[in-house]
Amino acid sequence: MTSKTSQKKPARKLSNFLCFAVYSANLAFGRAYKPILDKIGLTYTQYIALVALWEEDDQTVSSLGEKLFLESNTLTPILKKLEVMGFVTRRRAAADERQVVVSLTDKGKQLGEVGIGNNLVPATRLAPDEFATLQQSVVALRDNLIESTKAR
Amino acid sequence: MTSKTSQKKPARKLSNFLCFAVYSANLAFGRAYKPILDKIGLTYTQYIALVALWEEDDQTVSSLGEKLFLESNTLTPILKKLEVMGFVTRRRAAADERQVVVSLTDKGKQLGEVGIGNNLVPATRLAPDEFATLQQSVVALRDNLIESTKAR
DNA sequence: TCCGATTTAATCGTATACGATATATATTTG
DNA sequence: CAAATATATATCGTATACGATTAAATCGGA
Repeated sequence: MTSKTSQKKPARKLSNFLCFAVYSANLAFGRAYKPILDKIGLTYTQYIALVALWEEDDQTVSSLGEKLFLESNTLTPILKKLEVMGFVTRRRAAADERQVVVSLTDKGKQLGEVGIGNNLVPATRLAPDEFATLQQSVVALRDNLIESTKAR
Repeated sequence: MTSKTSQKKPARKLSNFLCFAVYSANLAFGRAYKPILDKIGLTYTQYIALVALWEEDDQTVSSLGEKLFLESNTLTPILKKLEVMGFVTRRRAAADERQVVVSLTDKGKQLGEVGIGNNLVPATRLAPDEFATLQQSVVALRDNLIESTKAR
């Protein structure tokens, strides 16, 4: 093989990967939320699903999936667990029996109202304006990625 | 503050959650990388582990774990798969038989040099300076979360 | 109207994450 | 030096993610 003067490739350092920054930040969020969510017996994804329902009740699985960027293969087991825990109900829609409507129970609503509130936010140690700016940037990144992935 | 007489709590909208932005951006990255990594038969985490090894070869499991924010319970199965695929070797360190040193094979090194290079980066559609700024912000967020979780 | 195509959830298999635990080796201590 | 302790990795059980497939319901066009 041709050996050039410098065989070394430009260092693809992990620390320069945006994808790794996001990946590891997501792990860090999961670990930060864990002790808080453990107290109410929810996993992170279960909690996210409830947040979506607190924002809008009585959603179909696919509607929830669009908001959470998940599909039924991931959502169905999670929603079944939330049902067993008594936070939601799942019933086929009368108008279209293919759809399953997920609704909050009183217990589920209560959890959203009084359960955890504001103390369920790990310390990001960011100033409010930094927080908002970063939030928007990450959302824009996500949407760019989805768009460019779709466009293939 | 436009507090109405209604008893509705301040909407905890999913779209305002930084954690959800990061979570969904991470999913989006995974989906953007998938078609690229499928071509070389690697999963996302396997690829990340190789990046860490291309940056520094012959690392112990715990050294890799510190860089990837993972522990042996997650890393060991991944490294075993990379070993089966012929990209790395795993051997006990002579000086300390508790440690396992992970090293790139020629095949693993080659993959880092010629395999994928620059085309293994999904389109974030961010300008270089935006990219760098966001990268640093997300890393700072991650480190803040880790620090504040540790200080529980 | 009828039947194939489409849509919606669910199921299955594989691959992470991760807490708890197990095991082997190394280090510290009495 | 031997026993207790600590460390490094591996194993196990549970919970996501997700591609592929399945099953049931609905839609649509000849």
